[in-house]
Amino acid sequence: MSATSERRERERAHRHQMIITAAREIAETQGWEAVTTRRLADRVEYSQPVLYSHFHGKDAIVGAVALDGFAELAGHLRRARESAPGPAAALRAVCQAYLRFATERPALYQAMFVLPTDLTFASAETPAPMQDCFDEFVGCFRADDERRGLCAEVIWSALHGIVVLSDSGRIPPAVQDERVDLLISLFASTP
Amino acid sequence: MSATSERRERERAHRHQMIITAAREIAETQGWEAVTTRRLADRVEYSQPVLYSHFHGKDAIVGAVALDGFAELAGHLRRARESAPGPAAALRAVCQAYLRFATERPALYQAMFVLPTDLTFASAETPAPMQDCFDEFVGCFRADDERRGLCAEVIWSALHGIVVLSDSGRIPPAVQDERVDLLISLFASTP
DNA sequence: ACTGAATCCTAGCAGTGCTAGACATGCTTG
DNA sequence: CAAGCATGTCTAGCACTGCTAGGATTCAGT
Repeated sequence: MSATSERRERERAHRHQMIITAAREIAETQGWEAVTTRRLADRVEYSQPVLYSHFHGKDAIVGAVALDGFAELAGHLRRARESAPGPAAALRAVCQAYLRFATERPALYQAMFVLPTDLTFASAETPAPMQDCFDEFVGCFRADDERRGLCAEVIWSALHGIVVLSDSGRIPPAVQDERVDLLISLFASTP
Repeated sequence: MSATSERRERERAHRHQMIITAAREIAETQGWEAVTTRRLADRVEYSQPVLYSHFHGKDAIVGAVALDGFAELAGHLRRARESAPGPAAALRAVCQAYLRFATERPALYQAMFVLPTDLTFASAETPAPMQDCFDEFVGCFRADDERRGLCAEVIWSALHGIVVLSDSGRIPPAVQDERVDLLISLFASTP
């Protein structure tokens, strides 16, 4: 491989990342409905077909942004869990970190959990950052608990439900903390 | 008001319902992405502008379908709760009824809980059928429990999370029952 | 029967995701 | 060094979306 083609590869990778960050920026400032292929092409100063030479479609772009989000969320959850004094506190810390992430980065959260993407969940080909996020929840339960996987799914589902229902105004967004407290107390008072 | 204008009013109301049921049928057979104003107009054998003389926009049509859905869901939940032998069994029955509704009528469920609509939740102007659905969850907890409203929100959120995450393939849809069992047992083992 | 009003449809706008084919650019080979 | 090939990029356009202005048509009351 020649030096020039290496440079082109590098430039291409750089542009690839440009597209992802541009999509994310537009989404975070104006919402995902404002992320159109035209606007995105404008932002990166290329034409639309260039986008499609990097991604199969818009879903793939959303998926790329989501993947970055999973990496960030995994970091937040891990730090929350590790800096907690004990197992019970760990669950609380992870839940609160999850909720904080969802409220502070709503666009990113949407890309990860509500918008259609080409990412495959709960499979062997599931990318590592996504697995990591889930594993942080699993890690909050005792290793000898056979149902820890199930517990993780349920608590994750509950948190996600709280997020989306309050985000769409279907439950009042005011008392989020109380809901999380209740949720955590439910798991705390069970063997 | 003359007899003819009364007849026209009647016909208009009939057409109104036609639009709603047509939208619902298309959604249930081909998904909501297939519900376009053109297809809908075709189905009811009128032109697109007629739709807009009945509804402010597509969101309002989705909202109308959703409202029907809330009425049906409220009925299911109420029957489930009332035919349960005791309070603990009532919660289980309501949860299972909710999940069954979501899996058997996915399009309707989407209109009610994930698509953007006209409907306003958790407010004084919230239509009765929607209030009723929520009240069925509240009714599963003891009347002297000050936090029964909060409990209802949390269990509803958890169920909704389970529904949407499994529907979008983000958690494996196989073991739904186990998740609900776990969720119920959490609430059962708390004062 | 005539006029005014209510009703409805045709045609079109501005936007969407996505792509075929023309164009220019740069690389490799004779 | 020049010819030709290949890579990369853009213009222009397709088929679709929700939505609407304005003309045509039908109907009601006088």
